[in-house]
Amino acid sequence: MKNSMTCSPFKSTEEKIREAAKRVFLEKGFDGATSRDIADAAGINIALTNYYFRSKEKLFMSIFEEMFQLFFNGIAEIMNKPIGFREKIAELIDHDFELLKKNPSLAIFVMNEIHRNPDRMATSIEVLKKVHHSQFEAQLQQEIERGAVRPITAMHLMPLIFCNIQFLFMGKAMHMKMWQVDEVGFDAFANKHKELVKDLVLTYLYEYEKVT
Amino acid sequence: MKNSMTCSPFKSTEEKIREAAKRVFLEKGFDGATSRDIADAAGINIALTNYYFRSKEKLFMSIFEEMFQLFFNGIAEIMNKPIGFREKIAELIDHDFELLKKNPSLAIFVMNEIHRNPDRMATSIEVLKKVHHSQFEAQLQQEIERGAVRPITAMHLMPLIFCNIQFLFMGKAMHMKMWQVDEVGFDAFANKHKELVKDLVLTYLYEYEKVT
DNA sequence: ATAGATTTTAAACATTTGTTTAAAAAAACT
DNA sequence: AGTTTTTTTAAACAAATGTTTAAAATCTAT
Repeated sequence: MKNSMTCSPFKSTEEKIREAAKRVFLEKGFDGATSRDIADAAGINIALTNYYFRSKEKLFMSIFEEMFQLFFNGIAEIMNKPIGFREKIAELIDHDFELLKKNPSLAIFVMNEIHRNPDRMATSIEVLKKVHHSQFEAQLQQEIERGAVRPITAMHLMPLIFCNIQFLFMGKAMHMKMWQVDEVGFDAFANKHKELVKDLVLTYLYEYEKVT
Repeated sequence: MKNSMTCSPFKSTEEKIREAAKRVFLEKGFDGATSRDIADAAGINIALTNYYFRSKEKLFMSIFEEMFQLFFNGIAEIMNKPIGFREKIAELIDHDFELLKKNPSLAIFVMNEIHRNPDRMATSIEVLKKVHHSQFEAQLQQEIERGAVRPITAMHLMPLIFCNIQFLFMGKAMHMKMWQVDEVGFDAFANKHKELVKDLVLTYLYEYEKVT
């Protein structure tokens, strides 16, 4: 139970397993990944996965919860930042984009595992509530009341902000096939699309027929 | 090799297997579904799945291709309809919504299986090209040239149209948990959100500062 | 250095997996 | 009727799966 949170090049066995499991689970999902896949990716004996994590399910939940936090924690933090609403939305989109650029399978992984077994969210509700009860909703209400932003609920606005970016990476393979572009072509498209989405959302929110 | 396309209440064994496989694969994915799951769901002996479809992989591909067609064929048809561009976009959104309302797991299923194994798309490229080479792109270009629609490529516009609806159903479980609503509450939200998305896309496209 | 605890290993375990076999049942045909 | 073909069944198959065991290796402390 030592050396569990360092960044030294000498990783503990537990860390090696976690990192391998992260890679394998993200790529293949819970059902598609085997204990031996993970042991091989970590370069360790199979028995060690159960020695450190008791079972495949426990190891998976450990990874899933980390990914779920990664998915929502950054969002919750930005939502509570003391910055303007317009800038906040732009930053949320930029952040989501960078996060998924670094972890292209994150969105489809989280969505799929939740879809297959919604109970897996049970242990991670707090971070969802953190998003729900952030400054974001109150700030939106203020913007609406002063007539700057078109009337809309946070429940409707949040999906508009995130779905475009997440769909971009979930549908990456399909996009490349459909438009016959390679990795480089997709990256160029993705960057342009991100800016387009920012423009789309902000234009829709801020430029509307004010009825006073 | 008879009775393969009737709607009679007496289904052939092959049909029973297909329908069961459709349900099980959509619910659990390829990796999560077992041959015995499908046989049980169909109420038939295990050996029959291989008697009619040779292997689990072949049975899966048969179902996957059908779902992939279902996913894109309706879209391609609407894109080639001789109607106005504005109405076309509205109809595309309505159609996607109704399709996913009937098959809530369709979007996550197709996206996930493609993500896990992009080669599965290989046999279904034609329908992708059908979408690509539809009337939609030319019509968009006309609208842009006459100054009615903001300059944008079809490659950027199509995701805007579909991602919102598809994300809605892919994230259904998460939405219900986050906003503490039940099935009924979600349906009400979904209906409102669909109209919002139509308004969002059409407003963005048609109401902009024309520079002549 | 030695004893004790911890970590790692190879091997085995019982299930489950996709698939096949060979016989039985049903259907189709003469 | 009887014969042949098609469909269905129960049983078995090898391979793969998650997990455990018991011994070996390594580390920790006296």
